[in-house]
Order: sequence, then structure tokens, then C-alpha cells
Amino acid sequence: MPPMTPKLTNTLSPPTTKAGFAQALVAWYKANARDLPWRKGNSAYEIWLSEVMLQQTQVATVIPYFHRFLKSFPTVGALANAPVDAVLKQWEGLGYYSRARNLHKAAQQVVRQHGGQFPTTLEEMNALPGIGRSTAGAILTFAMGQAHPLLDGNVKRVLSRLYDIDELPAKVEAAMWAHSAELLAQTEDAYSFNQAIMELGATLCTTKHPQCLVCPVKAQCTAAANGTQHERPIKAVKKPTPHHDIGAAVIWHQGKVLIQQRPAKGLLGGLWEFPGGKQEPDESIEATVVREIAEELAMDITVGKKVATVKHAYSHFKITLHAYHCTWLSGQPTPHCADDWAWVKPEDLNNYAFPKANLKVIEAILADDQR
DNA sequence: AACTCGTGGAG
DNA sequence: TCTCCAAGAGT
Repeated sequence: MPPMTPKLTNTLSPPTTKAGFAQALVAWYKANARDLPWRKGNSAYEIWLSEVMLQQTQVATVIPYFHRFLKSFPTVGALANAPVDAVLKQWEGLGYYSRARNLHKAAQQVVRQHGGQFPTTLEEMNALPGIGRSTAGAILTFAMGQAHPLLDGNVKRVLSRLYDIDELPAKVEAAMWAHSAELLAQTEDAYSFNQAIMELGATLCTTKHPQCLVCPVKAQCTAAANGTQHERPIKAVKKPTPHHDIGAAVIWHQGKVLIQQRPAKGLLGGLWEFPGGKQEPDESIEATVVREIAEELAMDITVGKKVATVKHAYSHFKITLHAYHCTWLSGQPTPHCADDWAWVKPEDLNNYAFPKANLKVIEAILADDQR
């Protein structure tokens, strides 16, 4: 029998090195990659759009928005030239609306400051609104053939398990960036490696049910060896989410209803809504509606029958929205807490971008028109 | 450095 | 019905 000769650089060698990890991961990716719309080409515009939409948002949610958005704004120039309200309307329902506002700003910067072409350095890319270090690295890697490490939620989870990291990711972010860069450096195919490590986190190395039995890099994984995969990454203790009761007014006047536009910054910035506000202690919800409309708009109204009660959870608090049919008595709309206002026929409300809770109120209005 | 910022689906 | 949480960035 000839002596056993070790295989040096072969796909069959066990992934007991960092190079082996990258090799095994990429091989698995090439055999198992999902067919996602933004993996078909290398348009910087489309890659950028997908990366921003995917921030804190699942693939299945993004896909229909991605197609619709590109149909409305096929190029970065078309996006730059569009009114921000049109952009927000296309983003309606996707959440984290500062992404849409920053997307619009960034498109205008690409056109005005970069001649319509996306910048090609990490620093310039990172300087665009809404493009952080990870998104910048993703665009440069996936659209421009460069090699930059990523550190999104998937990568953090994979690395936390791979190295069995017993710290909050936020506390060891610098080390995680270094891990991501070091592993990436083991391969020539940065595109596939970066896609692969995210794909692993999204499909096998998931938060609740990591599928270690079929993982291509289980042999490298410290958490799998220690049996700690369910405890990685470490999670921060989260504080309880407050709840508020909100009184809102659907104010009718001559067959139209009054809506107002929220300030461009902050929660639901730039979206339209029915005016209203928080119920105060020992206040009836009808009194809340009257008080808020007087304070916010300097208008007098009467409160009629209820339109809808909507329970809704935002990112860090919950509300129960109580919406009432109201009748205008006196006072022209004088918004104190809004950027704009409009009297709108119910059938035209779909021309404005609304938060989800308000869309449910509109649904009730259209089903039970009080005119 | 902690906090803000949406929504829908899974369990 | 309730909790958790998913391709982060801005401040």
C-alpha cells in the first residue's frame, strides 16, 4: 500500500483552516444559492436598491417592492428627478421610511456630484445618505468586482457561532469586522464569499433553528462543537415596549376629509395621516380628539361615530388607534405639528403615502362612507 | 454609545 | 393574542 499523501489544495480536504472554511462555504453557496432578482446582474443601481430595501427587512417582503420600485424608477436619474412624495408612495408599507428619503437624497448626489455614476471607493460610497459601511461594501463587492468585508445581521450571527463569541455583537464589532475581512481574504471570489456567508445566515445558520446537521462549515464551527449555537449571538435584554391610546379625527367637510403630512424627519417622516394624538390620563378618547385638533390645527370639530379601532406595533412602542368621524365647525387648518395639509376626496386618498395603521382607517372609511 | 426607526411572518 | 425578530444607518 502506498503511504497516505495529504491533499493540499483540493475541494475534498476538510475545512480545518480558514481557507478551507471559505472554500467549503463558497462551494455550498454555488450549489444552493437562491435565485434572487438582484443576483441576476451587476447594476450598481439595482444592487444598491436591493441592499437598502434589505436593511432589517426579509427577502420575501422585499421582492415585490423591488420590482415595483424599479418599474417606477428604472434608473438612478429617474429616481433623482422624482418628487420625494412619489418615492415614499412606492415605499409605503415597507417601513423605516428614512431609507426611502435617504435613497432619494443619495440618487440626487450621484447625479449632481458624481455625474450619474456611483462612486467606486468605499469612502465615497459610505458618504452617501443611507449607505453605511456594510452596505457600501456590499455594493462595491456585488456590482463592481471589489472585495470588501460585510457585517450585517447574518454575518454577525455566523461569526458569533463560528468563534463562539460570548459577547454582545455591539461590544465586539471591531473584532467582527476583522474576522469578516480575514475570512474574505482567503478567497479570490469575493462576490461568492460575501453572498455565501449571508446566504448561510439567512437559510441554515438562522436565529431560532440553526440547521447544523447540514451545515457545510460545521467542522469549523466552535459553537457547534461546544453545543452553544442556540446561545449565539448573545442578545441584549430589551426594555418593555410602551403602549399609547391615540385619538384620531377623520374630519369631513364638503365631501372631503382632512389629512396632514408628518415632518420629514423622525417617525414615519414625510407620510400623511389623519390628525390626532395621545390620550391623556382621565380623558375620554372623544375629548382627546377634540383637544388634539384644537392644539394641532386650531380647528373646532364635533366628534361623531367611530370609524375604526386599530392596534399597531411600531419598532419601539405600540398603539391603539381610535379613529372617529368628525365634522368641521370652524377654523381654517393651521398645522403646528405638520409640514402640509390637504382636503381630499376619499377615492383620492390612495395618491398619498400613509402608515399602515392609517391605511386600515382608510379601508374602513371607504367601506362605510359617511357622505 | 445607546437610542431611534416599521412591518409582516413565525411560533 | 403575544413575543420575537429580519441583508443597518443615523444621531
